[in-house]
Amino acid sequence: MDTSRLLTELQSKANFPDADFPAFLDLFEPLTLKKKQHLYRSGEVIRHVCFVVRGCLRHYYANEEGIERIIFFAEENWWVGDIVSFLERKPTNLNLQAVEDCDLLVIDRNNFDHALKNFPGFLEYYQKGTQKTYTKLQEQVGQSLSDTAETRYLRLLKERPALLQRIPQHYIATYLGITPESLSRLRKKLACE
Amino acid sequence: MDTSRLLTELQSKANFPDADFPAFLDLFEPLTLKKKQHLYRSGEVIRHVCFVVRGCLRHYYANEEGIERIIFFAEENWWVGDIVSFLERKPTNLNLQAVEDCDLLVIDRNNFDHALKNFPGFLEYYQKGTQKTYTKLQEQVGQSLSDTAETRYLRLLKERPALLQRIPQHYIATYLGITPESLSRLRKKLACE
DNA sequence: AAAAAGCATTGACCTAGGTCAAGAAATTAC
DNA sequence: GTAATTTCTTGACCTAGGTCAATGCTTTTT
Repeated sequence: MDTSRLLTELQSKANFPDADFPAFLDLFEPLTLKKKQHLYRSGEVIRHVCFVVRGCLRHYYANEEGIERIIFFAEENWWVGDIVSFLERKPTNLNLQAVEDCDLLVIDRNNFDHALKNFPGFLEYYQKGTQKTYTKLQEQVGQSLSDTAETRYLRLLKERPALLQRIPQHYIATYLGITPESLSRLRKKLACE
Repeated sequence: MDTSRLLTELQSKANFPDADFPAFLDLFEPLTLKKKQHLYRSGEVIRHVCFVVRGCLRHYYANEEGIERIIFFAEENWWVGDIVSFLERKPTNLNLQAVEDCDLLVIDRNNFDHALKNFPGFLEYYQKGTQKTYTKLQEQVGQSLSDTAETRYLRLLKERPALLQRIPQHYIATYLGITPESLSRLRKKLACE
C-alpha cells in the first residue's frame, strides 16, 4: 500500500514536516476492501475515519423504501467517515461501500485525538479541510434545490471528469438525484447537441 | 435588547458559568436591523458573526439570473454568518437579509478568537454547534435530492411550525426549492385532504 | 383615506423527469 | 467459453412542478 500518498496530501495543504510522518503513520491501520464490500452501515457507531489510498467509495443514505441517495464519492486522497458519529459516539445514518477494490488507512478515535494534539501540522490540515467541506455542503444544498439535472451533470463532468470514467452510471444518477433512465437519456441528448 | 438570551442559549448546550457572562458579553456589539435590510451581500468579506436575540433573517444564494435559493432561516437563539468567509477572509457567496426587524449581537474576528481561547464553555458550545450544523447540512443534501416538495413542506411544518407563521410564503417556497404558485397549490391540496 | 406596493391564489398550458417494461451490452463467475 | 449477473438503453406513458398572465387581498406609505 502506497502510504506516501498521505504525506503528500498533508503537505499539499498544511505545513507537515517529513520527520513527523513515521510516528504519525503508526497511528493508522491499513485496511483493504473488496468491491461492493461495506465498511459500515446505517445504525453502527463509527469508530474509524479513513484516508483513501487507492480506490473509490460511495457514501449514501438509504431510506425506508430502499431509495438510495449518494451524498459523495471518495476517491484517492479523500477522507471519509461520519465525523459526527465518530466524535459523539452516536449511530450513523450513512452507509459506506467500496465501488472498487480499495486501500484505506484507518485511524480510531483515541489515535485521532492524539494526532490532533501532537501533530500541529495535522491540526492545521484538519481545520482547513473541515471548513472547506462545510462550504461545499452549503453550496450543494443551494444547487440541488434549484439546478436542473443537466446543470448538475455538466458541473460534475467539469469538476470531476475522471470520476465519471470509473463509476457505474447508475450511481452517478443517484448522486445527481435522478433515475438511471433519465441520465441515459440526458447523455444521449447532450451527445447529439 | 434582551442579552440574557445568549446566556440561556450557551447554558442549554454547554457548561458556561454565570460569572463569565459579563466579560463575555463585552466582546459583542448590539446591532438592530430593520425589516428587509441586508447585513451583507455576496462579494463582501464577513467580519462578524451574529447571534439573533430577536427577529428572523434569511441566508441565501442569488445566482446570475436573479434566482434566489434560501439555505436557511435564522430565528431567535441562532447564530448566523458565513463562517468560512469569516475565518479565511474570503468574499462570501451568501446574502443575509432581515425578514423582520431584528436585534443582533455581533462579534468580530479578534473577539471571537479571544472568546474561544478564554471561555472554555464557549469553545465547547462552538464545537458542538459546528458538528450539529454539519450533520444537518449533510441530511439536507440527501433530502433535497430525492424528496418531493410535499415531503419537504410537511417536514418543515413539523420541525419548525412557528417559522411558517412568521415568514412570507414566497420565501418558504424558495427554501423548499419550488415556486410560490406551486406552494400555494400544494397547501390547497393538503387542506382538502 | 387613497394610492401603491407586496403577496397569495387561480387558470391554462408546458416540460423535465419518473415509472414500468423489454431488450441489448457488458462484466463476472464457474 | 458459457451462464449468470449487472448495467445501460429505449419506448410508451404519466405526473409534479414550472411559466405566464390575470385577479384579488393585505400591508405600507403618503
